[in-house]
Amino acid sequence: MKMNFKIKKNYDIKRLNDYIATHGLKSSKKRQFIIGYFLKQDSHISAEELYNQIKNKIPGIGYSTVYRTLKLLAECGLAIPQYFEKRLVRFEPIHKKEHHDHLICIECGKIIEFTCGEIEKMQETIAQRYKFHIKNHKLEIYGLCLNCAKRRRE
Amino acid sequence: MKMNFKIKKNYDIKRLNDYIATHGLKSSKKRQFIIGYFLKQDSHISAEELYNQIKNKIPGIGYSTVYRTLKLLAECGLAIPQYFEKRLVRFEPIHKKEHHDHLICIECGKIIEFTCGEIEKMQETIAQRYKFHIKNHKLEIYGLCLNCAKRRRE
DNA sequence: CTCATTGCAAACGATTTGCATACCG
DNA sequence: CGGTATGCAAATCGTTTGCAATGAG
Repeated sequence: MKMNFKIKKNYDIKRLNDYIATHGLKSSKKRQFIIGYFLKQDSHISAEELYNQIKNKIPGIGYSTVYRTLKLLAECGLAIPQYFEKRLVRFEPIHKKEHHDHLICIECGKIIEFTCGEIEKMQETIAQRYKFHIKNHKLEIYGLCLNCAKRRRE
Repeated sequence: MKMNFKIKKNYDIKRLNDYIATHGLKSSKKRQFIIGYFLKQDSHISAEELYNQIKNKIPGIGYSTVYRTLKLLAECGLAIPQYFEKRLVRFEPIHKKEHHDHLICIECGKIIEFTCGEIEKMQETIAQRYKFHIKNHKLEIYGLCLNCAKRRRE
Protein backbone atom coordinates (compact mmCIF):
# COMPACT_ATOMS: atom_id res chain seq x y z
CA MET A 1 0.00 0.00 0.00
CA LYS A 2 1.45 3.29 -1.11
CA MET A 3 1.39 6.04 1.45
CA ASN A 4 2.68 8.93 -0.58
CA PHE A 5 -0.11 11.34 0.25
CA LYS A 6 -0.12 14.21 2.61
CA ILE A 7 -2.84 16.11 4.37
CA LYS A 8 -2.09 19.60 3.20
CA LYS A 9 -4.03 21.76 5.55
CA ASN A 10 -2.57 22.16 9.01
CA TYR A 11 -6.02 23.11 10.12
CA ASP A 12 -7.39 19.80 8.97
CA ILE A 13 -4.69 17.65 10.43
CA LYS A 14 -4.71 19.50 13.72
CA ARG A 15 -8.44 19.18 14.07
CA LEU A 16 -8.28 15.49 13.31
CA ASN A 17 -5.42 14.82 15.70
CA ASP A 18 -7.09 16.81 18.43
CA TYR A 19 -10.19 14.74 18.03
CA ILE A 20 -8.25 11.49 18.07
CA ALA A 21 -6.33 12.58 21.15
CA THR A 22 -9.30 13.80 23.13
CA HIS A 23 -11.40 10.74 22.36
CA GLY A 24 -8.89 8.03 23.16
CA LEU A 25 -8.69 6.86 19.58
CA LYS A 26 -5.76 5.48 17.66
CA SER A 27 -4.50 6.28 14.22
CA SER A 28 -4.29 3.84 11.34
CA LYS A 29 -2.80 3.87 7.88
CA LYS A 30 -5.99 2.88 6.15
CA ARG A 31 -7.96 5.60 7.83
CA GLN A 32 -5.34 8.21 7.14
CA PHE A 33 -5.31 7.25 3.50
CA ILE A 34 -9.07 7.52 3.20
CA ILE A 35 -9.07 10.90 4.94
CA GLY A 36 -6.27 12.19 2.75
CA TYR A 37 -8.15 11.08 -0.32
CA PHE A 38 -11.42 12.54 0.88
CA LEU A 39 -10.00 15.94 1.75
CA LYS A 40 -8.48 16.29 -1.71
CA GLN A 41 -11.99 16.01 -3.09
CA ASP A 42 -13.55 19.27 -4.16
CA SER A 43 -17.13 18.16 -4.26
CA HIS A 44 -19.67 16.09 -2.38
CA ILE A 45 -18.97 12.40 -2.44
CA SER A 46 -21.01 9.46 -1.23
CA ALA A 47 -19.63 6.58 0.79
CA GLU A 48 -20.09 4.27 -2.16
CA GLU A 49 -18.27 6.56 -4.57
CA LEU A 50 -15.44 6.99 -2.11
CA TYR A 51 -15.25 3.25 -1.57
CA ASN A 52 -15.12 2.57 -5.30
CA GLN A 53 -12.39 5.10 -5.85
CA ILE A 54 -10.10 3.79 -3.15
CA LYS A 55 -10.78 0.06 -3.13
CA ASN A 56 -8.06 -0.63 -5.67
CA LYS A 57 -5.64 1.59 -3.77
CA ILE A 58 -6.16 -0.08 -0.39
CA PRO A 59 -6.31 -3.85 -0.83
CA GLY A 60 -9.08 -5.50 1.13
CA ILE A 61 -10.67 -2.28 2.36
CA GLY A 62 -14.26 -2.76 3.48
CA TYR A 63 -17.34 -0.60 3.22
CA SER A 64 -17.62 -0.30 6.98
CA THR A 65 -14.24 1.35 7.26
CA VAL A 66 -15.26 3.97 4.74
CA TYR A 67 -18.52 4.60 6.56
CA ARG A 68 -16.81 4.75 9.92
CA THR A 69 -14.18 7.12 8.61
CA LEU A 70 -16.78 9.46 7.14
CA LYS A 71 -18.65 9.38 10.40
CA LEU A 72 -15.46 10.31 12.23
CA LEU A 73 -14.83 13.20 9.84
CA ALA A 74 -18.34 14.46 10.34
CA GLU A 75 -17.93 14.26 14.12
CA CYS A 76 -14.74 16.25 14.14
CA GLY A 77 -16.20 18.76 11.72
CA LEU A 78 -14.06 18.06 8.66
CA ALA A 79 -16.95 16.78 6.57
CA ILE A 80 -20.52 17.94 6.30
CA PRO A 81 -23.19 15.37 5.51
CA GLN A 82 -25.65 16.56 2.88
CA TYR A 83 -28.99 14.97 2.24
CA PHE A 84 -29.64 15.89 -1.37
CA GLU A 85 -31.16 12.66 -2.51
CA LYS A 86 -33.46 10.09 -1.10
CA ARG A 87 -31.68 7.57 1.10
CA LEU A 88 -28.19 8.67 0.11
CA VAL A 89 -25.83 10.78 2.18
CA ARG A 90 -23.13 12.83 0.51
CA PHE A 91 -20.19 14.26 2.41
CA GLU A 92 -18.58 17.55 1.60
CA PRO A 93 -15.06 18.42 2.74
CA ILE A 94 -15.31 21.70 4.64
CA HIS A 95 -12.00 23.22 3.53
CA LYS A 96 -13.28 24.51 0.21
CA LYS A 97 -12.30 28.10 -0.38
CA GLU A 98 -15.17 29.47 -2.37
CA HIS A 99 -18.77 28.54 -2.10
CA HIS A 100 -20.98 28.58 -5.15
CA ASP A 101 -24.64 28.04 -5.84
CA HIS A 102 -26.54 26.68 -8.82
CA LEU A 103 -28.99 27.73 -11.49
CA ILE A 104 -30.50 24.53 -12.84
CA CYS A 105 -32.44 24.37 -16.10
CA ILE A 106 -35.43 22.09 -15.69
CA GLU A 107 -35.62 21.59 -19.45
CA CYS A 108 -32.12 20.70 -20.61
CA GLY A 109 -30.47 20.07 -17.25
CA LYS A 110 -27.77 22.69 -17.74
CA ILE A 111 -26.21 23.86 -14.51
CA ILE A 112 -24.81 27.36 -14.13
CA GLU A 113 -22.67 28.09 -11.10
CA PHE A 114 -22.69 31.48 -9.51
CA THR A 115 -21.58 33.22 -6.35
CA CYS A 116 -23.32 36.10 -4.67
CA GLY A 117 -21.84 37.86 -1.69
CA GLU A 118 -25.05 39.80 -1.10
CA ILE A 119 -27.07 36.66 -0.61
CA GLU A 120 -24.46 35.19 1.69
CA LYS A 121 -24.57 38.34 3.77
CA MET A 122 -28.35 38.21 3.96
CA GLN A 123 -28.12 34.64 5.13
CA GLU A 124 -25.86 35.71 7.96
CA THR A 125 -28.39 38.34 8.95
CA ILE A 126 -31.14 35.78 9.03
CA ALA A 127 -29.02 33.29 10.95
CA GLN A 128 -28.33 35.92 13.58
CA ARG A 129 -32.02 36.56 13.94
CA TYR A 130 -32.54 32.90 14.83
CA LYS A 131 -29.26 32.55 16.76
CA PHE A 132 -28.20 29.97 14.23
CA HIS A 133 -24.58 29.12 13.50
CA ILE A 134 -24.15 28.56 9.75
CA LYS A 135 -21.86 25.80 8.65
CA ASN A 136 -22.94 25.55 5.08
CA HIS A 137 -25.75 26.22 2.69
CA LYS A 138 -27.32 25.10 -0.51
CA LEU A 139 -29.16 27.39 -2.90
CA GLU A 140 -30.63 25.88 -6.01
CA ILE A 141 -32.61 27.99 -8.44
CA TYR A 142 -34.73 25.99 -10.85
CA GLY A 143 -36.08 27.38 -14.10
CA LEU A 144 -35.40 27.81 -17.80
CA CYS A 145 -32.12 28.80 -19.37
CA LEU A 146 -32.10 31.30 -22.23
CA ASN A 147 -32.22 28.70 -24.99
CA CYS A 148 -34.96 26.62 -23.46
CA ALA A 149 -37.09 29.67 -22.65
CA LYS A 150 -36.73 30.77 -26.28
CA ARG A 151 -37.60 27.33 -27.58
CA ARG A 152 -40.75 27.28 -25.47
CA ARG A 153 -41.96 30.56 -26.87
CA GLU A 154 -41.61 29.37 -30.45
CA MET B 1 -65.36 5.58 8.31
CA LYS B 2 -66.36 9.19 8.57
CA MET B 3 -66.01 11.22 5.39
CA ASN B 4 -66.81 14.65 6.68
CA PHE B 5 -63.74 16.37 5.28
CA LYS B 6 -63.45 18.56 2.27
CA ILE B 7 -60.58 19.52 0.04
CA LYS B 8 -60.79 23.26 0.29
CA LYS B 9 -58.68 24.50 -2.53
CA ASN B 10 -60.23 24.28 -5.98
CA TYR B 11 -56.76 24.49 -7.33
CA ASP B 12 -55.70 21.40 -5.42
CA ILE B 13 -58.74 19.35 -6.27
CA LYS B 14 -58.60 20.31 -9.92
CA ARG B 15 -54.96 19.44 -10.20
CA LEU B 16 -55.54 16.10 -8.54
CA ASN B 17 -58.56 15.23 -10.66
CA ASP B 18 -56.76 16.27 -13.83
CA TYR B 19 -53.93 13.96 -12.93
CA ILE B 20 -56.28 11.10 -12.15
CA ALA B 21 -58.17 11.64 -15.39
CA THR B 22 -55.13 11.92 -17.64
CA HIS B 23 -53.42 8.89 -16.13
CA GLY B 24 -56.27 6.42 -16.21
CA LEU B 25 -56.49 6.23 -12.45
CA LYS B 26 -59.51 5.78 -10.23
CA SER B 27 -60.54 7.56 -7.10
CA SER B 28 -61.01 5.97 -3.70
CA LYS B 29 -62.37 7.05 -0.37
CA LYS B 30 -59.26 6.11 1.55
CA ARG B 31 -57.00 8.02 -0.75
CA GLN B 32 -59.23 11.05 -0.73
CA PHE B 33 -59.25 11.04 3.04
CA ILE B 34 -55.48 10.84 3.24
CA ILE B 35 -55.10 13.64 0.71
CA GLY B 36 -57.61 15.81 2.50
CA TYR B 37 -55.78 15.24 5.76
CA PHE B 38 -52.39 15.88 4.23
CA LEU B 39 -53.39 19.12 2.54
CA LYS B 40 -54.72 20.52 5.80
CA GLN B 41 -51.22 20.13 7.19
CA ASP B 42 -49.20 23.32 7.35
CA SER B 43 -45.79 21.82 7.70
CA HIS B 44 -43.63 18.97 6.46
CA ILE B 45 -44.82 15.56 7.47
CA SER B 46 -43.23 12.17 7.04
CA ALA B 47 -45.05 9.08 5.82
CA GLU B 48 -44.81 7.55 9.26
CA GLU B 49 -46.23 10.61 11.01
CA LEU B 50 -49.05 10.78 8.52
CA TYR B 51 -49.76 7.09 8.94
CA ASN B 52 -49.85 7.37 12.73
CA GLN B 53 -52.20 10.31 12.62
CA ILE B 54 -54.74 8.69 10.33
CA LYS B 55 -54.57 5.02 11.25
CA ASN B 56 -57.27 5.36 13.87
CA LYS B 57 -59.43 7.36 11.47
CA ILE B 58 -59.26 4.85 8.62
CA PRO B 59 -59.60 1.33 9.99
CA GLY B 60 -57.15 -1.12 8.51
CA ILE B 61 -55.19 1.43 6.52
CA GLY B 62 -51.72 0.21 5.56
CA TYR B 63 -48.38 1.91 5.26
CA SER B 64 -48.18 1.23 1.55
CA THR B 65 -51.31 3.20 0.85
CA VAL B 66 -49.87 6.20 2.64
CA TYR B 67 -46.62 5.91 0.74
CA ARG B 68 -48.41 5.44 -2.56
CA THR B 69 -50.66 8.41 -1.90
CA LEU B 70 -47.72 10.66 -1.07
CA LYS B 71 -45.99 9.51 -4.22
CA LEU B 72 -49.09 10.38 -6.21
CA LEU B 73 -49.24 13.82 -4.63
CA ALA B 74 -45.61 14.43 -5.46
CA GLU B 75 -46.20 13.37 -9.06
CA CYS B 76 -49.11 15.70 -9.57
CA GLY B 77 -47.24 18.52 -7.87
CA LEU B 78 -49.32 18.89 -4.73
CA ALA B 79 -46.54 17.78 -2.40
CA ILE B 80 -42.84 18.48 -2.48
CA PRO B 81 -40.53 15.82 -1.09
CA GLN B 82 -37.81 17.29 1.09
CA TYR B 83 -34.67 15.44 2.10
CA PHE B 84 -33.75 17.16 5.33
CA GLU B 85 -32.74 14.23 7.40
CA LYS B 86 -30.84 11.08 6.83
CA ARG B 87 -32.95 8.46 5.14
CA LEU B 88 -36.25 10.12 5.89
CA VAL B 89 -38.39 11.93 3.36
CA ARG B 90 -40.74 14.68 4.47
CA PHE B 91 -43.54 15.96 2.27
CA GLU B 92 -44.62 19.54 2.17
CA PRO B 93 -48.08 20.53 0.88
CA ILE B 94 -47.52 23.12 -1.86
CA HIS B 95 -50.72 25.10 -1.40
CA LYS B 96 -49.14 27.40 1.13
CA LYS B 97 -49.27 30.98 -0.06
CA GLU B 98 -45.82 32.13 0.81
CA HIS B 99 -42.56 30.57 -0.19
CA HIS B 100 -40.18 29.90 2.64
CA ASP B 101 -36.68 28.56 3.07
CA HIS B 102 -35.06 26.51 5.79
CA LEU B 103 -32.45 26.64 8.50
CA ILE B 104 -31.55 23.06 9.33
CA CYS B 105 -29.63 22.01 12.41
CA ILE B 106 -27.11 19.32 11.51
CA GLU B 107 -26.98 18.17 15.12
CA CYS B 108 -30.57 17.76 16.28
CA GLY B 109 -32.39 18.02 12.96
CA LYS B 110 -34.53 20.97 14.00
CA ILE B 111 -35.93 22.90 11.05
CA ILE B 112 -36.60 26.63 11.20
CA GLU B 113 -38.60 28.20 8.39
CA PHE B 114 -37.96 31.73 7.26
CA THR B 115 -38.77 34.04 4.41
CA CYS B 116 -36.56 36.76 3.02
CA GLY B 117 -37.70 39.10 0.30
CA GLU B 118 -34.20 40.53 -0.09
CA ILE B 119 -32.76 37.19 -1.02
CA GLU B 120 -35.57 36.52 -3.47
CA LYS B 121 -34.88 39.85 -5.10
CA MET B 122 -31.15 39.12 -5.33
CA GLN B 123 -31.98 35.83 -7.00
CA GLU B 124 -33.93 37.69 -9.64
CA THR B 125 -30.97 39.97 -10.26
CA ILE B 126 -28.69 36.99 -10.70
CA ALA B 127 -31.16 35.24 -12.96
CA GLN B 128 -31.30 38.30 -15.17
CA ARG B 129 -27.55 38.36 -15.41
CA TYR B 130 -27.64 34.82 -16.82
CA LYS B 131 -30.86 35.35 -18.80
CA PHE B 132 -32.42 32.66 -16.68
CA HIS B 133 -36.14 32.33 -16.08
CA ILE B 134 -36.81 31.28 -12.46
CA LYS B 135 -39.57 28.80 -11.80
CA ASN B 136 -38.69 27.79 -8.30
CA HIS B 137 -35.88 27.66 -5.81
CA LYS B 138 -34.63 25.92 -2.73
CA LEU B 139 -32.40 27.50 -0.11
CA GLU B 140 -31.25 25.40 2.79
CA ILE B 141 -28.90 26.72 5.40
CA TYR B 142 -27.15 24.04 7.44
CA GLY B 143 -25.54 24.62 10.77
CA LEU B 144 -26.08 24.54 14.50
CA CYS B 145 -29.12 25.83 16.31
CA LEU B 146 -28.65 27.79 19.51
CA ASN B 147 -28.94 24.79 21.82
CA CYS B 148 -26.63 22.53 19.86
CA ALA B 149 -24.00 25.26 19.44
CA LYS B 150 -24.11 25.78 23.19
CA ARG B 151 -23.83 22.07 23.86
CA ARG B 152 -20.76 21.81 21.64
CA ARG B 153 -18.95 24.58 23.45
CA GLU B 154 -19.38 22.90 26.79
C1' DC C 1 -0.61 -6.38 26.71
C1' DT C 2 -4.65 -3.48 26.15
C1' DC C 3 -7.69 -1.36 23.48
C1' DA C 4 -8.89 0.67 18.92
C1' DT C 5 -9.55 -0.61 14.08
C1' DT C 6 -11.07 -3.53 10.48
C1' DG C 7 -13.64 -6.96 7.36
C1' DC C 8 -17.35 -9.74 7.04
C1' DA C 9 -21.87 -10.96 7.43
C1' DA C 10 -25.98 -10.06 9.62
C1' DA C 11 -29.08 -6.49 11.25
C1' DC C 12 -31.60 -2.06 10.52
C1' DG C 13 -35.17 0.84 8.97
C1' DA C 14 -37.48 3.73 5.65
C1' DT C 15 -39.42 2.78 1.42
C1' DT C 16 -40.99 -0.20 -2.46
C1' DT C 17 -43.05 -4.08 -4.59
C1' DG C 18 -45.48 -8.68 -5.74
C1' DC C 19 -49.61 -10.71 -5.17
C1' DA C 20 -54.26 -11.91 -3.97
C1' DT C 21 -58.35 -9.43 -2.74
C1' DA C 22 -61.50 -5.35 -2.47
C1' DC C 23 -63.28 -1.55 -4.85
C1' DC C 24 -64.61 1.81 -8.69
C1' DG C 25 -66.78 3.09 -12.88
C1' DC D 1 -66.57 -7.16 -15.92
C1' DG D 2 -61.72 -4.96 -16.62
C1' DG D 3 -58.67 -2.55 -14.40
C1' DT D 4 -57.20 0.27 -10.30
C1' DA D 5 -56.48 0.56 -5.20
C1' DT D 6 -55.29 -1.76 -1.03
C1' DG D 7 -53.09 -4.69 2.82
C1' DC D 8 -49.83 -7.77 3.85
C1' DA D 9 -45.51 -9.73 3.77
C1' DA D 10 -41.32 -9.99 1.54
C1' DA D 11 -37.78 -7.49 -0.91
C1' DT D 12 -34.65 -3.29 -1.45
C1' DC D 13 -30.74 -0.81 -0.43
C1' DG D 14 -27.88 2.57 1.89
C1' DT D 15 -26.10 2.35 6.29
C1' DT D 16 -24.94 0.38 10.94
C1' DT D 17 -23.39 -3.09 14.06
C1' DG D 18 -21.69 -7.56 16.43
C1' DC D 19 -17.87 -10.27 16.48
C1' DA D 20 -13.45 -12.36 15.85
C1' DA D 21 -9.04 -11.18 14.03
C1' DT D 22 -5.51 -7.60 13.29
C1' DG D 23 -2.90 -3.51 14.38
C1' DA D 24 -1.11 0.50 17.17
C1' DG D 25 1.17 2.43 21.14
